[in-house]
Amino acid sequence: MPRTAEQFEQLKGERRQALLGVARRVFARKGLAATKIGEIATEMGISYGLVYHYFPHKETLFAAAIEDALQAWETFFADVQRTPGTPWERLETVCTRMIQSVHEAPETLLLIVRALTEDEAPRAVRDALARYKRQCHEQVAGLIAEGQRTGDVASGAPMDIARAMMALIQGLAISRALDEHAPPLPIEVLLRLVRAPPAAGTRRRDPASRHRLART
Amino acid sequence: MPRTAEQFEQLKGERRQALLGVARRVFARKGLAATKIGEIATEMGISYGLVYHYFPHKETLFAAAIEDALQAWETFFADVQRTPGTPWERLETVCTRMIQSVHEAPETLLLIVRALTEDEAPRAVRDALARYKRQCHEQVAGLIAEGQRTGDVASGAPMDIARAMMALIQGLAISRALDEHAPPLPIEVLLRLVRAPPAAGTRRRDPASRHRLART
Amino acid sequence: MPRTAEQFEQLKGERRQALLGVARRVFARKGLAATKIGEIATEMGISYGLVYHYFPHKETLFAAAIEDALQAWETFFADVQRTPGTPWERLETVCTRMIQSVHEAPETLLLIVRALTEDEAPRAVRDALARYKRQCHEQVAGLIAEGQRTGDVASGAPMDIARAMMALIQGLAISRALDEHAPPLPIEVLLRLVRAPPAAGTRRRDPASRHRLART
Amino acid sequence: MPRTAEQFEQLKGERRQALLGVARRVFARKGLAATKIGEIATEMGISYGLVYHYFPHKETLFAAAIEDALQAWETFFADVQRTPGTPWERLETVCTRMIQSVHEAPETLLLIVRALTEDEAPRAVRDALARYKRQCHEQVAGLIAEGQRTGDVASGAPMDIARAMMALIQGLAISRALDEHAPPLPIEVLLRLVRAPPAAGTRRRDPASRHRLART
DNA sequence: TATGAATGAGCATTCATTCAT
DNA sequence: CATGAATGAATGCTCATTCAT
Repeated sequence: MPRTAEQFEQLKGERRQALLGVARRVFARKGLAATKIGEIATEMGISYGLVYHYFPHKETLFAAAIEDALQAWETFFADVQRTPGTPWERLETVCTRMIQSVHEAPETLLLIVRALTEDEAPRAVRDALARYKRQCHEQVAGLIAEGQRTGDVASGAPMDIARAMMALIQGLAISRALDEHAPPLPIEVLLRLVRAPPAAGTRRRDPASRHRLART
Repeated sequence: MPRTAEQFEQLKGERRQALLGVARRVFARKGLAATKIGEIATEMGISYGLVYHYFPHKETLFAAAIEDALQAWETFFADVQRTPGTPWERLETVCTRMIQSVHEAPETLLLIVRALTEDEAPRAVRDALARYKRQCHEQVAGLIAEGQRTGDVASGAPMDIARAMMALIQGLAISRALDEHAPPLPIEVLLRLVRAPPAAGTRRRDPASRHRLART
Repeated sequence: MPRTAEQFEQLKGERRQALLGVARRVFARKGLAATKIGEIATEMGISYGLVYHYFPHKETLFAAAIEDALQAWETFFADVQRTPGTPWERLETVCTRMIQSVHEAPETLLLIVRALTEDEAPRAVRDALARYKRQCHEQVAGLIAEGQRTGDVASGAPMDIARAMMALIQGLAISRALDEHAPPLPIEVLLRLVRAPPAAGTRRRDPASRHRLART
Repeated sequence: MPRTAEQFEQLKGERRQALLGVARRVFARKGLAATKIGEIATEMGISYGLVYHYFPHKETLFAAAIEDALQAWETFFADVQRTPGTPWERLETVCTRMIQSVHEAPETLLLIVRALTEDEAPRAVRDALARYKRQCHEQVAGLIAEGQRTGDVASGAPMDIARAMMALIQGLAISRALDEHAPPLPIEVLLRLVRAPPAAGTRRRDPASRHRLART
């Protein structure tokens, strides 16, 4: 009965995913040490014993939830990579979507912050986080550098600006996670970190319409 | 022997302060739940039993460490309040000192982040944090509003800009706390969140303060 | 379909026996408390749930495995009982077969040792073990007493000698179970516990059976 | 206050020893897996938590109890080594004391048997046991070989005879541990494993040492 | 004060057992 | 019959807290 077996497998996979989702939320809210497996189980509507059918240890579940959250961001950046448009347009997209993401699912970033500040994270998690961080910064810094070439982005070390943006986003995620009534930050504020000041004596038109340069 | 008693009192006060400092560091590094009283004691060079002479519970110590950390920020803002100068100058000072603070003592802000994200913080801590947050935002927003009136600060809801600045600072504190080799963020990057774009044909009061993005 | 039902019954019986065999081995190796039902199931090639079709509890399976092992020894002694020959010949046979048994299937005796040393064995097991022990000792003591009457066995309380023999055999089973390279003990060594010293100036009936200690 | 510190240390050492004694008894009775730390604590009259002040894990305590038990036997054999007298006399001493030991403190040997049959013993325990076993066998085999040279011990591979003796002793320990009313085995029965048969027309050095099968 | 032995609530984890499929 | 998901009692272990010295 391959069908049944398949279905079982699929069901198991779905359960696992659902568990990861719940775990992400709970771990984000309370952190690794303060989260009791029973809480996740209860929130999931299963017995605590069953959690161990899917993940052998609390740490494993934590790590898996992290990987899951990081995956979301890696996917996000891969998307950005493929997005067409001028550097400035793409920066706008990145900012818009990051702010949107922070507003709609702050627990994902909060969980990442938890993982970052976890003093005893296992190596695998540590490595994944380092990779994530590098990727974020390099992607954004890359866009910034391009934007500087087209004159849309203010001067300054691209990496510094990228760091600032990511720090801002992480900080926002924390605020948002703590206050569900917090309104989303206007994208314009975030964009100020990158927007080039208008060149003296020049009337800026729609900056988006400038210099549509291909990207390397 | 009033002298001896006094000395005792003073010694106790000093010890208490030292303990708070150690606790701040350890709690910042590991969080409330993951910190063992014994670790703080060891780092302090005393027995774990002695910690209970100064603070009756772990939570009490945590709360005290938080208060201590918040105090530093409240003092900081009170200073700013009293600082003379144009709004822009004061904003510059604020930014400079915040970035300096993040660079030199990131654990203070990290501890505050820990406290903010602590799901089961006691009411006292919660209130203190809310007060701190409100104060930060209001102070900075106030400066921004003033700056907008003088034309030095870009338009936009002052509170949004203040939120962004504080989020950025908190995010930086996290990064810095995790990486002791991270260089300080150039103040200019932070100032971009507030700096008004040059109005065509307008003289700015402090043109010299611009274009300080230098960092190797 | 009586045929099918019969076959089912037979299949079930065979499975049950096979399960007992596996259980005997696993329980002998790890003991009751340390054995997981899943291990037996895995070693048997079935799912752990299926074990419960044959035995309702782990303890039941353990008890059944013990009974099975004891049965083997009771059969052995019943055989001895029926074996013709002089007492001495039968003693030789007993020793030979016990040593052979220990060498070839030490897990049977090891399981019995496990059962003996099980602090919380159920009454049924306890009784069966007591019966087994009594039977062993009485059978061997009986043979020894007969042998003493024919002058082939050294003097001494038959029960003491029987105890010593059985202790030696159990001890050997332990060694053997732990070391699959251990050679079998020369029967002659075991026989020394019973062999009568040569009476001065007397011809023994079976001098050939002596002095067979050779093993390099 | 060096005195106090010393006393503390000593007290701690004594407690540790007492705990080892209790652990030896309980582990011998129930085995590693079936023993609950709480049982040992209760039998010791302390809380289960306190056990962990002396030994970090159940396995560690088990291992320490084993080492302790093995130590006793190593001391025993070291004694034998230094004992003066003919090989035969020393063999008699060994047998007497082993039987006495089995009778008075069977739990020591039973614990060793538990350790031997423990499937998942840590390496340290495994090594200690192997050392113990080798030492036992070599010591006894050495005495036997000497005895054979003086003509007091029957011929045969000394190692086989030693194995038989140790197996017998271990088997006895099990019986004795299970039945506190079991009488000690007459030493003469054990000695039969080694005693040389009287050579026709020869005077033995120590005729008096024979025929001591009496048991009260 | 200062120490660390002592206690026990609390939580992670295991695993026998049940039962829907 | 077979499977393995599901449950929860049981137990190892941790650590905040107390307290005798």
